[in-house]
Amino acid sequence: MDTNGLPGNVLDPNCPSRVIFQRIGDKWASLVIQVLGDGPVRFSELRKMVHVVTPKVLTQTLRALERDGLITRTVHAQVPPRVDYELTPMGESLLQPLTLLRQWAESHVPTILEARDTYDEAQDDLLLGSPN
Amino acid sequence: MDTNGLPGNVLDPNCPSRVIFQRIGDKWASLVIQVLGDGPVRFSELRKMVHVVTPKVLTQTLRALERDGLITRTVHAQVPPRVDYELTPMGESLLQPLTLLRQWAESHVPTILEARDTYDEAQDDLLLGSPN
DNA sequence: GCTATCAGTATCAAATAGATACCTTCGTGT
DNA sequence: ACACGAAGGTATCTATTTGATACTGATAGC
Repeated sequence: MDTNGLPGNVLDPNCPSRVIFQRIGDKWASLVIQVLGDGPVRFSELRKMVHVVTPKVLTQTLRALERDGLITRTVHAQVPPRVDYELTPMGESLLQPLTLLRQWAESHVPTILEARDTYDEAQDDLLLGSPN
Repeated sequence: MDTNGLPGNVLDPNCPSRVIFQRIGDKWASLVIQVLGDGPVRFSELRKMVHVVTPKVLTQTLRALERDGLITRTVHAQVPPRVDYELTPMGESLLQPLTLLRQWAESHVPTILEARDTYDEAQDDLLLGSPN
């Protein structure tokens, strides 16, 4: 009963597509992929561009993306070390849907901020006892 | 200049678009929105459809989505209570980019699972001392 | 031999998610 | 009259994740 004729259902917790869907939506993973969209970037550069992420978490994110075949990790044998991260073709194919989502987010910022204000005011009124 | 002519930059932690981008990518929020794509759904139905989510976390998710103006919460005064959640027009506008992402995930499941196997085997070899 | 660079680990504290039990209201069954 | 069940949550406690901070190891330059 899925909506697009493909196997897989993100609503089924046993379906790998759900795991993958959630990896994409990961707080840092999606940002990293978008940064890598412009070409290979080394670890320390990534840290600066996707600020503020701690090295531990960035490493975890990168390892997970590498494991899933979305990025490659290239170690250059030099001192100090240089490690480049780069999108694989599959990683690049993710760029477009991710960009659409980012554009959606950016274009709806004002509306959402407004909705929050309205909501928060209503909550305040409830707490204070609204003047009804 | 950013890549789409809009203000906002998801890479800037001070930019609200980043917060919003990450709310969309939230583990449960994106699933809830896709479920609501077919029309209003009540709390207990949501729990069943997006299984397995605990009531506390589902409530948190729904409140956050409501606050951001992506869904509405309608309480019907009856016993036992009935509460319907429904997408707002803005919530509906998110459906399409989200669907693209889901389709991407579903169509890349086999490739990603394969990449994982390859990666994990390579890791095992490292640990065991590869037969070289 | 002191210092800096880079790509990370290690360690510990804080925030978040999850499991489980419980609450409220009222109609129905006994 | 009394308990029960339904729906939509909350309260409480624990487990997992995240994050802050300090540190490592190799080497080149001073």
